[in-house]
Amino acid sequence: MSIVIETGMLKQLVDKLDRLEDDKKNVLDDMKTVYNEAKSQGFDVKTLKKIIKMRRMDRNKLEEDDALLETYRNALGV
Amino acid sequence: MSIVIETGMLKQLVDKLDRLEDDKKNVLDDMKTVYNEAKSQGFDVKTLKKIIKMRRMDRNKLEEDDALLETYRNALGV
Amino acid sequence: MSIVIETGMLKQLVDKLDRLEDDKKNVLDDMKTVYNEAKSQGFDVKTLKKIIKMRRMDRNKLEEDDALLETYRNALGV
Amino acid sequence: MSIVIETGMLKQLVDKLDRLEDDKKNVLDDMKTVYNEAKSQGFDVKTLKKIIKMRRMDRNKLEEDDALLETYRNALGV
DNA sequence: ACAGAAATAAAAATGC
DNA sequence: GCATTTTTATTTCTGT
Repeated sequence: MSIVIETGMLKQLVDKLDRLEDDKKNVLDDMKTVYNEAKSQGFDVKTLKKIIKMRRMDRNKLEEDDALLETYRNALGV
Repeated sequence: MSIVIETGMLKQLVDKLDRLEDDKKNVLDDMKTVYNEAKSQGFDVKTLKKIIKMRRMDRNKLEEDDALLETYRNALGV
Repeated sequence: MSIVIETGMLKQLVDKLDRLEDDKKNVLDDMKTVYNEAKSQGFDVKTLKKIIKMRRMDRNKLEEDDALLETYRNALGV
Repeated sequence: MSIVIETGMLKQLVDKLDRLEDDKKNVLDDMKTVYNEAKSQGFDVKTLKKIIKMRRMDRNKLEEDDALLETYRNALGV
């Protein structure tokens, strides 16, 4: 049994993922900040989160409708 | 250190959960059967599953709308 | 070219599957309830789940053993 | 009794959070893509994830160590 | 039977 | 500390 690892490629991958994790952290931190500011201005965070969630669910639903249509098309071979 | 376990209660709990697992298994098996029958009648299983999923998503959306309204009510103390 | 879809059959199928999904949901909700009650009585949910899993695995194992035994018996005409 | 809602402010908040959610989604999608590419090149995704996690933990640890050192230095006026 | 995708379950982390 | 959310792990399902 032998294992060959391309260390150059691996290093590249890990660096890229690490940078993406940084991006993610930044976005998450930003959101946290916004929610905190909102709260300190008297907004109810739980409600805000629910509003956001629903907005995005609505948008998803439209995309899902399209996807279903596409599935029909494929199933019917049209 | 001492651990006291009410074995009577525990046994009761485990039995109940075990029965619920049986129920679950039965439902899952029934679904599998229906999907297999559907397939053998020429229906596309993947499409069927997507239809079901969307139907239930639509219904969930309605419930979520109500929940959001309720959240607003609570947030406003109405 | 003409495409014929048996909507009656389809509707029937979807309704049946939808009802089965309801059943499934009910069972899952029941389990959740039981686990929550168990927790509030001081039981460790994680451990409970492991116990249930093991119980059911053991039972499956026994059934498989029996099935194998039966297969041998038939093969040998015993 | 009267209820006043600053809709302008609210709308602004929701828009901003929605955009941040988009950013988040993009980053997560990118990560998924990278992991999939890595997998198709023979890398083990689970292991990759562990490596990233460890790297970041180590870095956090170092930063915390530095912060603690700084705290001491300040306390001692060094 | 097996690879890849999807679903479910379990564990961990976060916020209140 | 409890509950919700997020992440990770395992299992299941489907098409080849």
